[in-house]
Amino acid sequence: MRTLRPTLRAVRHRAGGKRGPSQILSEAQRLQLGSIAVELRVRPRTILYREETSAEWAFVVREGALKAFRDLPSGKRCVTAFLFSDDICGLAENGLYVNSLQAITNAVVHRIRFDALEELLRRDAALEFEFLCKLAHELRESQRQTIAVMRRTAAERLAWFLRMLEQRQSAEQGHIHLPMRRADIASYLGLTPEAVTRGCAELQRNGLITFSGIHQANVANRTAFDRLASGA
Amino acid sequence: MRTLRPTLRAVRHRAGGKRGPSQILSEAQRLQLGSIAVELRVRPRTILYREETSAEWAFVVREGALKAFRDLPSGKRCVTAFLFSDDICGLAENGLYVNSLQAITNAVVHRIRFDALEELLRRDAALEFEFLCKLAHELRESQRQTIAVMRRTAAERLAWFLRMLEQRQSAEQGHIHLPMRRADIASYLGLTPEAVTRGCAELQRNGLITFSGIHQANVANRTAFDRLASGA
DNA sequence: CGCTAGATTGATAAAGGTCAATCATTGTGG
DNA sequence: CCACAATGATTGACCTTTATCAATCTAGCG
Repeated sequence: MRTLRPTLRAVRHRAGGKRGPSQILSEAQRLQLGSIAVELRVRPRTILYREETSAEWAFVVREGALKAFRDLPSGKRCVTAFLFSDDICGLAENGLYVNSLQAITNAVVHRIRFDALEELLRRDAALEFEFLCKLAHELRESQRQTIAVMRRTAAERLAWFLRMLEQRQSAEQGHIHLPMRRADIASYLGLTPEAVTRGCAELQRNGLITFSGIHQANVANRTAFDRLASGA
Repeated sequence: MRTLRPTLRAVRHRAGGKRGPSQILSEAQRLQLGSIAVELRVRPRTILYREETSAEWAFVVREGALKAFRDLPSGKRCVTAFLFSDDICGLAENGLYVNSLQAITNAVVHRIRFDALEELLRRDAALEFEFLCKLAHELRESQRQTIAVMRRTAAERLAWFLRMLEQRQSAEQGHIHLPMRRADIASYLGLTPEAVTRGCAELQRNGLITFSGIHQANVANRTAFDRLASGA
């Protein structure tokens, strides 16, 4: 059996070091986590878990893109997060998952039993502290999503979203890959798919972004793009 | 010097016990936290800390209501959270607070140095685990705020907001106290103060809520109110 | 008793939602 | 290899809702 080494990435709450996100686990911690993890390879559309079902596992993403979503009483489906490498998911409440997790692309994840994880964390305060940091990071990101959704225009929300994707992707600056469908972007930003389409068209019309196909965006005017994304 | 006993409240991620939020610290843990805490009494409008300033302290609310907000580049002010008893705040990134904290009413808070807190948590994995639970709780709440802000109508968002307030207040069911101004509610829900006023008027017109003064709402039709608040 | 911050009300316009039709892409089976 | 089905993206017309702006009202307070 291969040795697994899950990794977590977050911006630290303390000053010093890099300002951006960085790997927060030591090699020893990764091996320790790996020892209670199982690797899964999943195809697009695979559901890893469903909301309101018994929460047995946490997941650490190693490769690929996934979405966490919730089905609202109104029947609408709301995407609460997109997940990429070094992200964690499996948030639970009263023993039940609070959202569903579905693969968007081919993905590799590490699956970890909650009881084993809890036991490990309670034994190892240093490792636990890193999880605390990762959760704090997630909380800040969630607040930023809230703020983004409050923005007036679709173009502003889209610019913010595209920049978030760009920052998460280690690819060359200016090239942004969008693995998800328009409808997913829409329900992440509190828009309709039509509004996403029109917003993308507007960004292109104004020369901030060019699209090469549905799943590829390129920053054309960095200054204007950043200004719009920041909400200035 | 008085003995301080900060408390934290959260919904547990594991099944069993109460389904709603409960006190998550043991008596011993409260005393331990209290030993590194200082009690502050503040008047309305007092700023506890400002965003982008050096983050030295975390705060645990003991009494009163506060708001956490962020000033956006656009000049708008966005309320990211309202805080009540047993809530924690002071989220930092790169050593800087990510938002500002201001008292709405007279309030009592416990102030805890971050370095002392971190040291304590790294020594006591069990206490640290409770903080992990509290952060997970905050993350779920933040996701729910995002979803609420995505709702179409102002009345829906308001109903959700009022029910959240009701659930946090231990007062008799059906009586909801709103300590904050209309503008604060608006910027928490992604609306304008005018829309809040009109939304409140609509809730009253439709018989879901009655208002006795600006700061007091009463549930008049529980069924319809809950249905709207849930977004059905 | 007026002052002031906040709340309310009204008129208008901007923006996205909604609905329906069309286009594009992918995958399937003959 | 092509016809066809199915899903998703796009476009257009229209409508709902809130943002915006301005004026007015109200309550608390010196």
